[in-house]
Amino acid sequence: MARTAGSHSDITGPRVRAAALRLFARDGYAAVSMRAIAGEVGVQAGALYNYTPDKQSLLYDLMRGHMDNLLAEMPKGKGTSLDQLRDFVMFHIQFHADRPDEVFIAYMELRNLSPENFTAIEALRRRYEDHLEAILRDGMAQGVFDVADTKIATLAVIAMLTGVNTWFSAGGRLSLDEVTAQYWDMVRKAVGVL
Amino acid sequence: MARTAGSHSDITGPRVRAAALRLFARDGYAAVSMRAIAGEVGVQAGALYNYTPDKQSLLYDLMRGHMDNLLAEMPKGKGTSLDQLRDFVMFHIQFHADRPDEVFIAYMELRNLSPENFTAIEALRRRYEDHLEAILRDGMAQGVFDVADTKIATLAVIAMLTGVNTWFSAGGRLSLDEVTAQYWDMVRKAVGVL
DNA sequence: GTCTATACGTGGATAGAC
DNA sequence: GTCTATCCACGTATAGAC
Repeated sequence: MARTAGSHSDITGPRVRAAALRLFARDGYAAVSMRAIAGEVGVQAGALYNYTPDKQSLLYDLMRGHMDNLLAEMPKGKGTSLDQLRDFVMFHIQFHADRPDEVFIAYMELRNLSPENFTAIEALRRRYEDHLEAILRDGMAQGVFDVADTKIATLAVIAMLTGVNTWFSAGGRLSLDEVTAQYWDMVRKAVGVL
Repeated sequence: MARTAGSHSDITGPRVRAAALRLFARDGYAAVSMRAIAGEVGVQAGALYNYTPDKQSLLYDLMRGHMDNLLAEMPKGKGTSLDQLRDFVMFHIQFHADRPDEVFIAYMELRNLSPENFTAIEALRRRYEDHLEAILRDGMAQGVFDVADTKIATLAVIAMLTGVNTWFSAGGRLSLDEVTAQYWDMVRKAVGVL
């Protein structure tokens, strides 16, 4: 049946977050006004405050949700160290390619988080890195990998993989599968597997 | 002899750029006001307009100067392809480690450039990438390197190397020389050199 | 060259009617 | 739940005195 006129809580909330995501990614958090977000949704600025206590919470919720998804979906350890590394590389590229706006915000808007929110997001990012480093450490212990320092190798691999998002386009010269295969080849060699 | 009272054009100009560099890197272009820059220099906001036509030019001049330095100082082709790649890796890490603020701005504030300014900076960045790709292509032609696609390898290597700036600290566990040696080892292997 | 003063727009957030 | 109206702080940039 028809709802009370003007009652759209369940649909407007997600639309507010979607608009904030899109505009933050396109123009940057600092350059996006609450009025602009409201305009994108089709309401007045004051109405946004039914869905978020303030602009900062909007940013934090987007980044928090993104990091939670990342940690929830990352592959858990199955198979050999080499299998796990390959799964990680493939997951990372696919997950990030699927969410360019979230990824862009997660990297570019860290400095616009309040100190407490920054600490929380950093802890999640650190857990993701630790997961990859554990894979590299296991492989080292088994003599499968050969890197001088697992922490540095972790950061190097993640930086290299995340870089795909700065240039990849679905309609470009190479498909994402081809790109992924090439990155996997480079990562594999970089950690000392022929 | 004593200059006219209040005449500091030759010293204030560089101080304005230094203040803008520092504050843009710390807080982001959009979050830094002309008043804040003036406060850092020790003048009133209106006085800044003796040194820059507007805030946008301040950003562009910083990025432009950085890219010009990068291109002027990058190693020109000497020695074997492997030598040139090693020189490039070492140069990139050292150059970027020496200028964390400039590098941060050059990557984070691209979207705050006007369209014309963005095009100009992009062209310079592209020239830098092309230099590395030429090294990789030469090495491929000589059978020294083994990568599936030189353009992708170029972007992967640069992303990996630039990532150092996000975590390296001079007082940390490893010296920059140790870090550089490890990155060179990974890059060398990644492009197929045992 | 720098200052004070100001024009003028826009920001986040809130109050109260409907 | 959304609207209009508004508060008040702050933004860039300029004008004119010194």
